[in-house]
Amino acid sequence: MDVDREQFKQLLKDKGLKVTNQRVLVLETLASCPGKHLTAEEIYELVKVDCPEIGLATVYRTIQMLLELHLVDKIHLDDGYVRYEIGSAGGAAKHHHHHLICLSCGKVISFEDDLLEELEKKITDKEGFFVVDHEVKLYGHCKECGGKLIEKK
Amino acid sequence: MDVDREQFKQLLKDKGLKVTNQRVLVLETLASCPGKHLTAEEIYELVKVDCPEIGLATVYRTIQMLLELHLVDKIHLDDGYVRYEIGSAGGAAKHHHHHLICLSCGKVISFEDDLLEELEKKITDKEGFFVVDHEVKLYGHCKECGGKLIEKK
DNA sequence: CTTTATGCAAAAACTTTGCACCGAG
DNA sequence: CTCGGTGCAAAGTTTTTGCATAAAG
Repeated sequence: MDVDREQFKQLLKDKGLKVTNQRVLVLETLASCPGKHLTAEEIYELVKVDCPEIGLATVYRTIQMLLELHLVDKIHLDDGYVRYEIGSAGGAAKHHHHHLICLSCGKVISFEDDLLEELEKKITDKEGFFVVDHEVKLYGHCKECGGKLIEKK
Repeated sequence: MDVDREQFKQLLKDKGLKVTNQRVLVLETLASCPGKHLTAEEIYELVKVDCPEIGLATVYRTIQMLLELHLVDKIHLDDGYVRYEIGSAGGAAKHHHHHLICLSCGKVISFEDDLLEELEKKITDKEGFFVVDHEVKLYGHCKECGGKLIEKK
C-alpha cells in the first residue's frame, strides 16, 4: 500500500527527473514513519544511516520536489519547526488526517475523519469557494495530561 | 468591543508587566487589522509610523508576550511566512475563525463557523482528548479563480 | 530608586543558492 | 556523452539573545 517504490520511480521518469538513491531514501524514510512528523534535520539524520554522504541541501531539495509532486505534506505543529509527513496521495479521495496537539505534553495524535465534508459543501454554496483540501489542528489536553491537570488543581 | 486598550493595560499590570508605548502600539496595530494577517516585519513597519525608534526585536518580544497572554494567534498560511492576528480572546466562547486559502491567487478569506463543536465532542468521547481550541485551513479556489480555471480548460 | 523593557548589534537557527564534480539515462 | 543531481560551503532570511541605556512603577 501507500506510495510504492516502483510507482515513485516511474513517476520520476515520467516527469523527466532522475531516480537517485538519495531521492528514494528520503521518500522511504518519510513513508516508513507515517505517524511521525519529521523535520528536515530529522530526515537528514535518518537518511544518513543508509547514505552517510548525503548533504542537508539535497534533503531540502528533495522535500521541495516531493511537495510539488504532492507526495508529501508540510505541517506546522506550532513548536517552531516545519515538519513533513508522507501524503495521503496514491489512492482516490482526500484522506487528509487531522492532528490533535496536546498543549501540556506536546504529543501529537493523528486521526481520520471526514466530518468536514458537510462544512466544505456549505462553504462552496455560501462563498463560491471550491474546497480542494483541508488541514485541521485541534489543541487541547490528552487523556494523560487531562488527568494530571485535575490532580494539580 | 474586542480587546480594549484599558483592559490590556490592566492585564499587564496584573501580571506585573510594564505598560509601554511599544506594547500598546503593537497590540493596537494588530487590533486595527482584524482581517489582515501580518508578519512580524509588517507589524514593525506599521508601528514605526507612530514610534520610529522601535526596534524589530521589541516587536518580536511583544508578539511573544501577546501569544502567551492569548491575545494574539499565530498562523501559517503556507506562503513561508509566520503571521499574527488579533485573537478572539476578550469575550466568552472560542470564536476562532477559519481560513479559506485560494491556491490560485493566494487570497485568504476568513469565515466563522462553529460546526466543529460536533467533531470536538466526538473526539473527547473517543480519544479522551479534551479540545480547547482549533485551527482550520481550507485550500481551494475562490469564486474569481474558479471561474478562470474553467475558462482556461 | 529598583526593576523591567528597549534598541542596537551580534549571534543563532533554518533554508536556499552557486559551483565544480559525479552519476543516471 | 549529456544533462540533471549532489555535496560542500557560502549567502540569505528570519528570529533570538546580550548588554548598556532608558523608562515605568
